[in-house]
Amino acid sequence: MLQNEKMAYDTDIYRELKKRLTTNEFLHGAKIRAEVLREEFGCSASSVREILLRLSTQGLVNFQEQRGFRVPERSSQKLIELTHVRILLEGEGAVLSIRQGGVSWEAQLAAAHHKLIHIETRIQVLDDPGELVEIWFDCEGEFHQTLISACGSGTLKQLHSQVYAQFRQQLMEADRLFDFISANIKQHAEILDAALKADEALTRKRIHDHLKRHLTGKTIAAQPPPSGQ
Amino acid sequence: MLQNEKMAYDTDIYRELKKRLTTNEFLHGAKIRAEVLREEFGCSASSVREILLRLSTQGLVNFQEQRGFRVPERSSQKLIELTHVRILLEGEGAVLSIRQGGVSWEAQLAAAHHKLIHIETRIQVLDDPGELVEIWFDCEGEFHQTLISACGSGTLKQLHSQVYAQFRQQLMEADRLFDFISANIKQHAEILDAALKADEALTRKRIHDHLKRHLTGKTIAAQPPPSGQ
DNA sequence: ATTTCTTATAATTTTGATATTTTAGTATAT
DNA sequence: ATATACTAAAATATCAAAATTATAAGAAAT
Repeated sequence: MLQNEKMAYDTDIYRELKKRLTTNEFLHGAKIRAEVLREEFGCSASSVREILLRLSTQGLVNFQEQRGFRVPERSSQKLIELTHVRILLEGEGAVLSIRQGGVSWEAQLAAAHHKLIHIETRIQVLDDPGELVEIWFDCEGEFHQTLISACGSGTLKQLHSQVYAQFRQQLMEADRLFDFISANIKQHAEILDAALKADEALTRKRIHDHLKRHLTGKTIAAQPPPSGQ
Repeated sequence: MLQNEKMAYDTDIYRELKKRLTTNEFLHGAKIRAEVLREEFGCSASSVREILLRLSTQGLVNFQEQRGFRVPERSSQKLIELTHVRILLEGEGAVLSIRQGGVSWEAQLAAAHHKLIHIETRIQVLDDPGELVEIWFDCEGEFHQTLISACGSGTLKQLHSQVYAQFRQQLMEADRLFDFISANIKQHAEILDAALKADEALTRKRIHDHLKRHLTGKTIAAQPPPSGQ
């Protein structure tokens, strides 16, 4: 049950479901049982349907007429495509932010990066990253979002956010296990560095370098046994 | 009324509404009266709501909680942003198609272009372009879609299609009046030419040149009187 | 005149129920 | 055995109406 205090409005449920979908709390490819969600959120079937349809146009849920909703399958092809588009949008957004952001943006980016390395170094020490993962995901997302936040194009930001959500959803468990964290720390720092130096080409390159490990198709672990029905 | 033969299914209504929204059959900024649509399509209020919510996540409809749906306002800023992203996505998609498309793609592109110039030259002669406009829009869309169709990334194609729909929606009446048609004919031919020559940089440049008139903020006519309530 | 409060009306959201379609299980025939 | 046809159950889609919330119009107060 949700319903901490007041109500689980439409929009709240939407956010909650989106969060679950982008943090791999559902099994990839699994059928989404509307009835279960209806019960859990204490709302009607129509509301659940409404929300799932919205998520489907965002690419976070697969919808097939007359046969319901499913969590998208994990696919190396899809991750490569998403990575490619991310590099494109994020590179462009970062360059525009460099040109237009000014000191205020630089400060915000530095702040986001500070939070990020704080959590990253903290995680690195732990045996079981456990709950910090959620926070790390949020900080990582905030850093990349801030990177393009001063680009002046709401359209670009909106598209990036959509792609980033799908990208997250495609990320495998393996990516949670942090062999790569130390590499990440360095890469994030290098992006920040290039951005603050206002070196546009270098910023683009470092965003690319940061993400390119997802372009190989080898980051995807072996497929798990078919789930759902 | 719809309902030619069988039924106006959910998906059909979605397509129909999307079409209307992208061909400026609604007034920009106007309130969308769900009750009117419900009656016209002969379906329930929930179905209309469902569809409008889906369209809102695609950026073709504005949704505000508890206060319904509106057709997005026309804004030069928005058109500039959409144009910018279109250049980005379409340029990338075209280059990838050049690399991977092969003869089959070249043939498709040539075919799409042939249809396009056919309708364009036909329109140029007429005083009142009238109904041909619809067809022209479709052909224009098909040409640009074909341009990126062999890029190998469903994600990129899907994003482009989303952006293209919003772009269309933002286009002003003026753009229907075809002072620019002859310029368009030339530009489309030049894009085709560069693509068939497999000149990646030139293709990018010509896509940019084709769209850059929308980057000035001057293609937008003066705002019409406020409509809706 | 302007603001605030009240009320009536209209619009939006959510619901519970019904109709339709798919799925899965069983039996029958090839 | 494999395929086809039938049936019951479950899932999905659609609806009409109830509940909630916003909007507009008029009355009272500053």
